[in-house]
Amino acid sequence: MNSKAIKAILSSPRNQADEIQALQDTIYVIGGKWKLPIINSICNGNHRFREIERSIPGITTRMLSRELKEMELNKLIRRIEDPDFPTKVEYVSTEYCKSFGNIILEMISWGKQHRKKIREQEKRDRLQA
Amino acid sequence: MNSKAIKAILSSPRNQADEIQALQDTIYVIGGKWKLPIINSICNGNHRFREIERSIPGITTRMLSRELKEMELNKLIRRIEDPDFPTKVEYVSTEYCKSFGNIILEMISWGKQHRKKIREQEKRDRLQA
DNA sequence: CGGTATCCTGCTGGATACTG
DNA sequence: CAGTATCCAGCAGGATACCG
Repeated sequence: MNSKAIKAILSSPRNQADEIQALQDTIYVIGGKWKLPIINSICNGNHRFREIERSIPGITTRMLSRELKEMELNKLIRRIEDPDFPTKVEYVSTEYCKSFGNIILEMISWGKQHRKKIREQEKRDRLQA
Repeated sequence: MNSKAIKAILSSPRNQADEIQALQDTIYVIGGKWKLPIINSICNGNHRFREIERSIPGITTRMLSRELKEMELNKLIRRIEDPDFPTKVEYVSTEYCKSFGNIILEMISWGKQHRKKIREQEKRDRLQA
């Protein structure tokens, strides 16, 4: 098989359709403003409800509560309640959840670059003015 | 500086706040159901409006039109109109847009793994039934 | 602390028809 | 082909108050 044939397979319509589908699936699972920040927060060592809440600017108790429930159903996190002390609850990420690690790291990296770019643009604008 | 100190800096609240912020920025820019699929489609060689439209299952002309406009404003893509033949338009991705490459690849990869996992789960369920 | 309950708004997105 | 125009629904998400 020559390189042209390999490229033809790699970029075949069927393959492209699969990739678009996979991309849309992922967007469906982690869509919205909060799921990735929540996962990131829990993986960063925040396990209590208020702790997670405080670590994510802008989120409300209502949204956090809803998202945690949905993510528990989807096996992305586990909710652990202390039987002796019902007001003590911990959220931990599952192995499955950790498979988002690369996506989150790439997005953090992109966001940092983006800020940098914006700042440099503002600097140029000030010098020009 | 010992490794403990390094770790303290790496996981300091300030640093965590920066990362959450970067993550939220990125989610803001590429949020919604369509922007990443559109970028992916264009980078995969689809440049004409109908071509992009056909390549993304579920998208409507209205959403594609809106998203393309917004992405052009944000310098993620460029719109090139043929002066001699106004019904011929091409969309191309900018260098900046390509910086989403890693995120998209990671998400495609995750989506494929996810499908596989779902299929295997269904298989187990059938065997058990 | 760890959440629910209400109420409300706006935006995302869908359906369909139409235009140059 | 490359879009606009209208109209509309639903739900993501926000504000606030309250509960055990």
